[in-house]
Amino acid sequence: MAKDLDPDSMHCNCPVTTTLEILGGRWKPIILYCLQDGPVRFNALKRMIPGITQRMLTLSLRELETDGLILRHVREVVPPHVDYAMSPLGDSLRPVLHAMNEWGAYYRTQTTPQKARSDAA
Amino acid sequence: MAKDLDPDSMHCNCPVTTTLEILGGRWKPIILYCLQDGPVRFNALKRMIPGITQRMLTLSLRELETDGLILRHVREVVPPHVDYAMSPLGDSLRPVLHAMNEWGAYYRTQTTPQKARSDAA
DNA sequence: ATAGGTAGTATCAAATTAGGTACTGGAAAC
DNA sequence: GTTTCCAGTACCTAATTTGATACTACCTAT
Repeated sequence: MAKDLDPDSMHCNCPVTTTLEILGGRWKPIILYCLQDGPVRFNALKRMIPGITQRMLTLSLRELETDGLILRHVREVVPPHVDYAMSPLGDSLRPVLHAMNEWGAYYRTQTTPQKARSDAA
Repeated sequence: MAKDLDPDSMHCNCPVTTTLEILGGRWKPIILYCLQDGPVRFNALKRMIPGITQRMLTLSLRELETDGLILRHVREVVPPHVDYAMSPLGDSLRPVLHAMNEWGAYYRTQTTPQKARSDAA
């Protein structure tokens, strides 16, 4: 997803694009999904999301944190514990995630079970 | 945006991801936005979206069409007219786009006017 | 006769995003 | 004393997405 678009090229300056920039990417939605029910630690997330590499998890968490959607809390024990939790701003995203979830589910019912586009590709 | 993810790698099989695959990309949201108030022709879209190339417009429209969100109608006149309109399925996306629009606007009010992340990058 | 509008394609290059593998350092468990 | 867990970082490559430019073919207006 393109960050830092040239404002001049964005004639509509559409807030939808802002949302997409923040939610976009391969891993962010599932991370947010995993944090919905309370704080989760780094390696716990890694186990909850098979297929993600440490690198991608770190990068995605950093971006979510920079965008203010999640909070990172380091407990200075040994070994260090770091847990990630939804921020209030992240919480405000819930209705959006919910709408997207509903629509995605609906969309699947409306397309042929054999996944039309994947087959075409 | 990654199409055709390996289902095995998607443990949550999250509908949000489906929505993101379909809405994602640089130009799709703005195209949908432009079609909200009725059919628009190819070159009219091009003029409404400064910065888009013909190629990207064509590709984006093709994908939106393949995903069933828009309808392509060729009028066999000379020169040929092609207009693009929201399909019923595309219409069903409106609440989602609306939620994303609201949140994107809200998000902008919650972050420093100087665009924290762009500056950090 | 030349230029401009219609809706695109084709080809190549650049930018962005994602993934793979190896590595860190300290503590605890075996 | 070697391995494992913790939360990462560094480095390099692969895949995907986007962009620039040039081209098509037909018709109309000047």
